[in-house]
Amino acid sequence: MDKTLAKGLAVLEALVEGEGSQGVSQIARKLALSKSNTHRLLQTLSVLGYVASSDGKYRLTPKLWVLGADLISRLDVRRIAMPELEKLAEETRETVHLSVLDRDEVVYVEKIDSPQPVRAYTKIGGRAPAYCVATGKALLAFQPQTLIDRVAEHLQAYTSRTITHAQALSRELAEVRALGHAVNRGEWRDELGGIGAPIFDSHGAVIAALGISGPTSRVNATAVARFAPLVRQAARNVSRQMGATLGSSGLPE
Amino acid sequence: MDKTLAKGLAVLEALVEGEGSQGVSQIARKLALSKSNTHRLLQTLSVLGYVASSDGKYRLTPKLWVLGADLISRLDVRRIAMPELEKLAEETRETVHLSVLDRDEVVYVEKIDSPQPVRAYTKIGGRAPAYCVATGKALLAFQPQTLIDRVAEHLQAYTSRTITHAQALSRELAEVRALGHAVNRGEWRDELGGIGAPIFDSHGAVIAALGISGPTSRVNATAVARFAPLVRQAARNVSRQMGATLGSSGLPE
DNA sequence: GGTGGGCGATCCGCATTGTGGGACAGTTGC
DNA sequence: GCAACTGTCCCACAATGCGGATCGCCCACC
Repeated sequence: MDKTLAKGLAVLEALVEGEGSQGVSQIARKLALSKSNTHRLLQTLSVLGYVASSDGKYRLTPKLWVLGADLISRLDVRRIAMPELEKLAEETRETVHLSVLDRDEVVYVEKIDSPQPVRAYTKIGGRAPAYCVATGKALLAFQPQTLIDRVAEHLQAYTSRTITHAQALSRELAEVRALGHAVNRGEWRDELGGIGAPIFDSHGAVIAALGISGPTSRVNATAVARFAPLVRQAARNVSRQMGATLGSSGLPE
Repeated sequence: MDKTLAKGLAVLEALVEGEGSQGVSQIARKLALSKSNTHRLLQTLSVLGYVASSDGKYRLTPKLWVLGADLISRLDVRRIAMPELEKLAEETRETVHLSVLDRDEVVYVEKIDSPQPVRAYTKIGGRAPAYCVATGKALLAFQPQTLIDRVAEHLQAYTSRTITHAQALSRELAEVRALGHAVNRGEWRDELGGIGAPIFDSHGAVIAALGISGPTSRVNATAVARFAPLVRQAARNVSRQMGATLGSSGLPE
């Protein structure tokens, strides 16, 4: 299982974690590798353009980030969803997210911050357990049962409202499928709630979810009643447009 | 020089390039690797969580992107510069960028699009030759002479106005240092101009540049005279704040 | 000014590691 | 029913990556 590759990627990850530039010994210690091994890995990464060195310290070049940015920009959803996210942000004045599923977690791919002083705080690239947040539940609800079962085996309570029983999760997801949207009432962070809806590609597979988040004080029953249709509509609009973009790759350069 | 690592990263890059999921043989052919070798690399990447497979096809997980996003978010400049970029965008009503240098190219790390219908089109993560664009020249001007010399050896003309002589570049960079800002007059794309200024960290090293871009029709001599001080001021503000943030890592989660 | 311990860089013999050909089952297209 | 693909798996061979040892350097300690 290609240990060299694993070690090399571990070095990259170590460089991402530790900010700024780091020395060979420092990285070697963190990863429990020999100094010479680490040195060679860094040299290779340097040749490949992933890291740069100056006076013995090594730091990441933007290459890794460019690679990731490229990956996401090819993810058509993001480009297509943007206008809808903006509209939703304007309508609701809450923080708006676009999320995708990675194993059993949601990853926030895009967001627009609420203009209000008290707001949900997340960062792009951030993660959360899928079964605890609105967009996550919207995504989970349409996954194969095997994945749902796997998730249901490790339900951990983050707050008093977190779903911790497999049956409860199953019921909740059924409701999501019935309603077309998911709601989170302080299940991940005590004071944070949200509404999410799934986005489908032209084949009918779920590829992402969008939603709003805000303090539970504002995202209450009345807000859910008012905003849920807007969230569903935004997701539907994106889904519809996903089907219509076959080959259009955007503006040049 | 750790060929396995190089091959593994090549596989990742190949997966980024080719959109959607790809097969083993397909990747093997593209990289001129044996099928079994490619297969093992993909398996390793799968174990490490970088790729996921379904019915024999392989695709990237968001992990790579998350890594890159993490990297950039730790780049304090971005967070600190954001408010200044917004202010600049409002003042000039042109597209605003934040760029960093990667070897001899600028990489756009952040941008705010101009509200005007005719506007500079770039994307986050996009690249341009440093010596052809405003933020690039602002960055180059403060690099070690050895790097400048290396860049000056490969001056390629993209438009009729591109700087193609090492001496001319040297003069231009001297002017950038003297004025505190750089100007691009259709040197990269014929109809695109810009103004850029360097951002320094607390040690006085250049770490990024910010600037505005727009159609040459709008970014003319008058506009340069009016906007250059604003761009310089924005960059100065960011530089000043860079020194003031030692250890403040932002809000929790 | 000496000295010890830290650093990064480099070398080289050893064996662990990754290699590619081949075999296999499954699918697609003629 | 054949042929040409695919992805997956196995295994003997040797190329590849490994780590201990060594060197030169810089900084702290006294």
